[in-house]
Amino acid sequence: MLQSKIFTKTLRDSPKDETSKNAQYLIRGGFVDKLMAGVYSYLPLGLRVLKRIENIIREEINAAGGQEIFMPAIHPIENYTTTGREAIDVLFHTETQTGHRIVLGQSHEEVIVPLVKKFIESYRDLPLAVYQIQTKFRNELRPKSGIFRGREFLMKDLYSFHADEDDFDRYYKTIQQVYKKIFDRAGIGSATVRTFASGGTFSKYSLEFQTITDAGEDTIFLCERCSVAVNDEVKDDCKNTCPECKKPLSHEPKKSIEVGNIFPLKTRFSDAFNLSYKDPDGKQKPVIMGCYGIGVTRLMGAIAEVHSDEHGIIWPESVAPFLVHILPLSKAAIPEAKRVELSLAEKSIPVLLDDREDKSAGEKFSDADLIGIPWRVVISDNTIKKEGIEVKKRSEREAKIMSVEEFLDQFL
RNA sequence: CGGGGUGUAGUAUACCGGCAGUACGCAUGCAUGGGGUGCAUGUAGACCGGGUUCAAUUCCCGGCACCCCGACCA
Repeated sequence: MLQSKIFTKTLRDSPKDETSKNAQYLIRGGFVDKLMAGVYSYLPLGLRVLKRIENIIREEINAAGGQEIFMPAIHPIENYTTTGREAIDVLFHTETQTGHRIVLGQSHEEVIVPLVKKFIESYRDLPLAVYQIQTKFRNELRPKSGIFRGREFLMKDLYSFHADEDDFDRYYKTIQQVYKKIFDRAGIGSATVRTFASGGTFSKYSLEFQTITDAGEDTIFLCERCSVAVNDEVKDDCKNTCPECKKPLSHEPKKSIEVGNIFPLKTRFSDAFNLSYKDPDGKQKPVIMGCYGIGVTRLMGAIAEVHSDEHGIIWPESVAPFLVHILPLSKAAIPEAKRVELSLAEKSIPVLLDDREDKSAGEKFSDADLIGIPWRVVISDNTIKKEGIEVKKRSEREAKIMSVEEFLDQFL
């Protein structure tokens, strides 16, 4: 893609109303635009990142047997009366022209349970795992930290249905592995820890996946032995010990952001909607449920927060909007840059080519650092003379002169 | 929802009870081309409503928006 064709531009100054690094860089780099507090547009560069994150999640959830669907964002209030959740404060309320009260979906238990009830009749229909990647609406009193806490945000929500607790427990463990894989692939695996937390309106306890970053809004305490943490809110319940290995927790609090969670719902919603199945003996039994969320847009913010320096974002290759950023520094370098782009295109390597002729070399370098594409290739009169290209990783300081062929070998 | 703060050009900001300034951007031209390049010319602005005053962008009140701290947090 030609950079001159991307309709967004980078900003030199940080927006005055944003203090978190993720929001500053994402806005300055032209990844997102703020419409109002907690509500953002995803622009060409940002959407590419978002889609790549979505696809990592999709691939891993599919591999775990999840079936993707897409549910409505507007829900009839009656379903919330049924579950007793009509008074949740973050629900946006509206109505149809005929006066039917409607809420905007902040989660989808009230939709998925009546939906699967139409199809689950027997133990033969279980287990079942269904998910979607969809916009959630929450009327937050105080949106904050850029895209970390929004009124509208993208979420992957997975719901599982089981004949008994044992089967649920198996899947519950499976999804923990799946989540670990997702966060590893998204590049924040080492900054993300399984965290024991309270269950909110769902259950007594829940499991969160917390990414350690100063911009986070949670406080967790790491286990000194295993890779587990405890959320501040249940630290006392755990008596300051790790729920898994029983060793003492670190005294040092860490700020973190919740990028994923897992709730054992048991029969909380199956009871409300009378979701049950016939067991092999013909007895009617309630379906055991779990639900599993990942904040997709929040994950993007967390990656930007974790992988950045004083110049901008350093996208992991797995989610980067492009893999290679080519910077021709003179008019004469542009045809050569296009030749390099072609050879990369033959290997299906996505390239952003900074063909802007009115930008100085310095500005191209600064923009490249801000946008954070993992590989930077500079082509100038200098490199043409040396019959090579200059390659630098965004995460490293040193640049190397090499041939196009040598560079391509990096991606084999 | 409690507390605090801020609203000035596209962006970031300055000053001020009496013609609103700077930088970047944008436009035009020339010069440039390895870390936000130089010069020139141009472009564009006081959140909304009320009050005080001869005069309000400035002071006061109300609203709205946004930010921060806390509370809350599928």
